[in-house]
Amino acid sequence: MASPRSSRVDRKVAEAASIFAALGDETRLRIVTRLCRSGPQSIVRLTEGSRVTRQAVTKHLHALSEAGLVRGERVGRETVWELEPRRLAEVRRYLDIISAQWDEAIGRLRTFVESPPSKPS
Amino acid sequence: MASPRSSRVDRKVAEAASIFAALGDETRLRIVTRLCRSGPQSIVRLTEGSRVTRQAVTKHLHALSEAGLVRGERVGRETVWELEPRRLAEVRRYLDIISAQWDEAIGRLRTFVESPPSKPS
DNA sequence: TTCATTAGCAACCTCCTGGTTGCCAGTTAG
DNA sequence: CTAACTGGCAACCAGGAGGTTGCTAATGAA
Repeated sequence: MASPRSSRVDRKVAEAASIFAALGDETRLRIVTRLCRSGPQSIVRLTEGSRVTRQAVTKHLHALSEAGLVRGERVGRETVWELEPRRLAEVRRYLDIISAQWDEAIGRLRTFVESPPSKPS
Repeated sequence: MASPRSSRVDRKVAEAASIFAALGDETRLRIVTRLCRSGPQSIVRLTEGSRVTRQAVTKHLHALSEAGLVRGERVGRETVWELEPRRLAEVRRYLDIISAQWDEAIGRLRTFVESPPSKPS
């Protein structure tokens, strides 16, 4: 039943890590938050109010895009970037799962402490 | 009503970003996952099966600790590290909130497209 | 006491990341 | 056509992150 040397799980972890890494930069998370709040926007609009250069914003958008968190479409002379909510959902599910596992583990630990495995002393 | 130059929100974002960043490394996420699955463990046990050195694991544990995701307690000659589930919960809530905002934004966009603001042509 | 285990600390190295500036190309408006 | 706007690309730089090795200190078992 157990996979021989992991692999499916490994890839899952790696992918989740890449998504978290994408969200793990303040500028980037701010961009994502903004896209969530105000919907699809062009680069200049995303740059307005940001403390970094347009180039920096562009770089971050590409990083987010590589993580699958965001998708850009060229319309006219501007590129409109919008969120890819499925990736966000994936990562939410990941957190839910490991949280549940933690609760389970804590439960096991508690019953273990309450009834140690045949060790009278 | 709106805060003068953000700040509360800024700090929120920064904190969330730091947590995501902590989770955004494969080795680190693997450690967290492992702590979730198997409960509190010492460093050597965490290192077993890992592809990196004990020192690396230690470093990552400290990184996770600084993000508030994990807490270590010295017991006897070993240090037992365990998860801090509240931080995980925080970040889950963050994702839930921005996801909800996205849904809202998309809703607004849709009604906007369906009834443009007085532009007949 | 003596030895094995567990962990902490420090130095070191390489590579990636976030950011900037500068320049060029496509697109739209006058 | 020309000017203004929007965006892509490349070079460059400083700093930090991940990892390793080597050594030392505390603790526990024999």
